[in-house]
Amino acid sequence: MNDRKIRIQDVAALAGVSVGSASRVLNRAANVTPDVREKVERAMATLRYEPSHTARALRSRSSRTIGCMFSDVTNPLYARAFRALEESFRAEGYMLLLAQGLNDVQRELESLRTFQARGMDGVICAPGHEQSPELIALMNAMSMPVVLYDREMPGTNADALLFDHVDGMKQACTRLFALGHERIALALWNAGSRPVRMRIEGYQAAYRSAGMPSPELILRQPTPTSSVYEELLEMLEGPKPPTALIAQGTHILVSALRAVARTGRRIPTDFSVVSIGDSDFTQTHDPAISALRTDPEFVASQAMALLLDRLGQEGGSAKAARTVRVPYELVERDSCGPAPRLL
Amino acid sequence: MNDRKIRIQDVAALAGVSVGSASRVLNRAANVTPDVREKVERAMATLRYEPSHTARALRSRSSRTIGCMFSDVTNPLYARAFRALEESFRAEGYMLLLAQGLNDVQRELESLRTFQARGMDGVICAPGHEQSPELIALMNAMSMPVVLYDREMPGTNADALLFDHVDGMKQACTRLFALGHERIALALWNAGSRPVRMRIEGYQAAYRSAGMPSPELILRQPTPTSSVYEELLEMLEGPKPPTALIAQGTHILVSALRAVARTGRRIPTDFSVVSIGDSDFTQTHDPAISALRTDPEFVASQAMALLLDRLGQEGGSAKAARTVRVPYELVERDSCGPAPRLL
DNA sequence: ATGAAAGCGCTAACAG
DNA sequence: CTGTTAGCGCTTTCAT
Repeated sequence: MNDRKIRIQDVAALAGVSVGSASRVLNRAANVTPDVREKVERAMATLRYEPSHTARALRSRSSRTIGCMFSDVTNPLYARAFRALEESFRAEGYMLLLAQGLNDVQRELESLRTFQARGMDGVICAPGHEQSPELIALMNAMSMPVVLYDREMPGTNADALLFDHVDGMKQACTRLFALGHERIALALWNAGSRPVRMRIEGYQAAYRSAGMPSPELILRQPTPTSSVYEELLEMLEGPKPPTALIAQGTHILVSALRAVARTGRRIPTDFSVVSIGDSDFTQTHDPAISALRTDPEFVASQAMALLLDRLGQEGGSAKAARTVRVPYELVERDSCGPAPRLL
Repeated sequence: MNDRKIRIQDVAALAGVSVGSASRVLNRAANVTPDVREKVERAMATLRYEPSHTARALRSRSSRTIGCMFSDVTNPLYARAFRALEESFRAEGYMLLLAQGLNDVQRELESLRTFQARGMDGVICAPGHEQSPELIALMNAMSMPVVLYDREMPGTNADALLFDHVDGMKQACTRLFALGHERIALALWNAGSRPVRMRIEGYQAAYRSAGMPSPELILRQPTPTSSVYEELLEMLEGPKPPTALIAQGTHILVSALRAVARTGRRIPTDFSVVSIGDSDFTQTHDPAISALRTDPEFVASQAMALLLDRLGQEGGSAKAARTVRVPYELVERDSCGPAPRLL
């Protein structure tokens, strides 16, 4: 602890070269004699030199840090996304600052402003409010590239990762139609944001394609952790009950399963279930639950590609906004069976 | 976009004062005339001045950033902890860098080294390997205060937040004993780290206090997301089955509930359940599940207090390591009932 | 290819 | 109380 902080000057001095050369070695620049390189590297090693990230950031105008803003890491969806992002970016020497907007515009604005002030190299975010004019204005004023995570914000020129919810819902509905189901319930939380809008759109489109009117079987929940137990139970005991359910998120799914079990129905014999989003729960449940899934690693790699591409070139923000579609895959397990015969 | 970056010099010039004064206003220093303060603030506003965080960090040797390292945010426990930490620190103007060790020592070392190189003001971490000599050496070489999150690492002088697992388990067992249960199963994942060690210790201590030998009813799982379905089922159908279960984590709990239901037992009539860790699941399940909980906000505030205290004084690392015990509370719900009579 | 020197934007030490 | 000045530790011209 008695050694005061070692600077690049110390390294240069010990190696008998100039600071410039030491810096070039540190940055793996091309123009360095093997001889010099070796001397510098030896000096760095013996001094246990640790370059000051802050100083490099100030001078080179790159913090090698990405700002992430999601509503809440407690949401498994975002936790999963973050894990993959951290993994990808770490490999490239970036670290991630994680902020949570909690669906509060003021917090979202504050977080993005902080990212700006702290000189993030890039930002990945999923604001809860796609329409907020302040948010849009702020995003346009930011000096680093931004990637929207499953959000559409017209008026900004941010790149976006757009999950193909419409197609996902069509896959699920089509499969259930093929099994003879005509009354499919849909349980999701009632956020106004893109994912929910698109899922409902896909659900209705699927019915339209099949030449059927969409039934009134959509259960909207106030939060992703609320229960559909009561409502689904009522629906199941009502006159024209659904024979299948597509449910979003573990909590809604679990409460739905309880309601189904309560009516004495067995899965998949009497009732079929598809989960929007895959998890350990859907995989280990008995019976294992069919699920619509996306690939977090793919998403992370695409986010990184979008960001690094803009960072690579000078006028990064010049190019038009790009969009990457993220496909859904329907993983079929044991929770779907033929529709029960109506009496 | 045509405005080049505004520096504090621009502010000073427009306000007609020196950069020093502008800086003092920015930093809310005491020695500033109201007149000067106002002029500077006006100038900052009209220029939309955003101070460069990087430059301030370089000069003032404080990044106002805390490094967090947990094994995996995908673990709800850590997600919940992180949310509370972000909330607390944000209020004080700090942001959090989040890294995941994934229970890999090399990654853990790498993350901590990065925190060091990036000049974090403080670090909060829960390494998977409390015994690793390299980790211990590294922690001692770090120049900022470190708070261990439910880990004990003798040989370091880091402050620690220690969850009182022993007491928690005693509370749960004592309650079940009072209900007449004598054979309580315990399902947890088999990490070698402190939480698991302590829980088993508490479980055995509770039996000892009650004057009973601890039964052979501990189910250790390889991962927090594995299933105890098979093993518990076997136990329940065996000769001297447990009448109650204490289970750690949602996944283990869910698989356990399936096994219990499979044997035809009803909760709480035929079988009692306590969850280690509270969640939406335990709260919304039917019947609601009794749970051992800690308060994430309390934990976050304590972590912050420990860190800020050391940051406040100069020789922060001089003082001896401190320890804060985090109490468990047993929230009683509807999943525990009197032990069924043995035939 | 290397060295010297000029800052990146800010804070802190020191005069006045 | 305010202004001036010297760096924080590094990268990056610009000469050589």
